[in-house]
Amino acid sequence: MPEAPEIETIRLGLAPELTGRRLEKALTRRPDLRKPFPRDFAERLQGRRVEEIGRRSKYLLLGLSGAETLLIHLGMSGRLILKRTNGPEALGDFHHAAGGVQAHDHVVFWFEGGLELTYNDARRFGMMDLHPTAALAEHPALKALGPEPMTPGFSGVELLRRIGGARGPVKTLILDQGRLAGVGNIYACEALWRAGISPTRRGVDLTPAEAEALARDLGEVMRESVRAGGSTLRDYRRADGEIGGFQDRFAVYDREGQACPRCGGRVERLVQAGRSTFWCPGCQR
DNA sequence: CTGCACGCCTGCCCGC
DNA sequence: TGCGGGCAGGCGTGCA
Repeated sequence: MPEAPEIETIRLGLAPELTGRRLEKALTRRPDLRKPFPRDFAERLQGRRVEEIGRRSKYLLLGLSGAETLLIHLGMSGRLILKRTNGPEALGDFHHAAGGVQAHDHVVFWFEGGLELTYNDARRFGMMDLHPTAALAEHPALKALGPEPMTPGFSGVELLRRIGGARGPVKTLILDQGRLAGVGNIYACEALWRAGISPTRRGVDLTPAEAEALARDLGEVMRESVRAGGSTLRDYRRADGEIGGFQDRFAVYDREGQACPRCGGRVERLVQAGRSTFWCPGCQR
């Protein structure tokens, strides 16, 4: 679901509200998401203060007092929704949660000052973990991630270093989180369209100029999406519950059979490594 | 090593 | 209206 721009949008929404606040109580309603919550998860979180909120790839990183970081991944359908609580009686009680308990509300965090953060995830492909902040880079989910295309300065040289030698199709390669971090199916398709590169081209066949264009367009399309509040297709919501706006600007994603905005040709769908690829054969070579 | 199929889980949409 | 199949912003495993 959410790719790096959606997680970044959530981060930008949460940071001014939660930074510096004490987490008064946390509650889980089931033992696991994609994997079990860490041992004594809710108890270990209680009383910690949020020192900073960061992001790496599609992971939201809540740096907490006590030298540990809470890692949150939203999988395909995870949401983090921040609300004002219904008052002290709501604390620690799902049934007094603001707006009532919704289906698939799996975790609630109550913060000082009357803020309630709910994690909802129908498919439960998400994960949460708690890890020493000093060793964050060694966390199994983070240690093998590639560079972030949204970072200013990300270049074609860097991109070629990551995918240049590979014989697989470029679409599949840029989705590989060990090569590039944070790119998902939407932005892979959109960036390849912007760069005019066919998704079936082999990494090894990309020219330096094409790599430069793709590096630039990956960064541009993802930063544009953050400015629009991310892309909402089904589940994704910003932290304030509003939907994103970038889905209205898709050139090819989820637009099979419609006209390419650049050449007027028909957008086509193909399947690569089990995932849909949307592209325009008229202007992607 | 690499690329790919599959499973994880629920919901929604479409066609019959 | 009901039901089955296909599909979905991700990722880890296991296989050839």
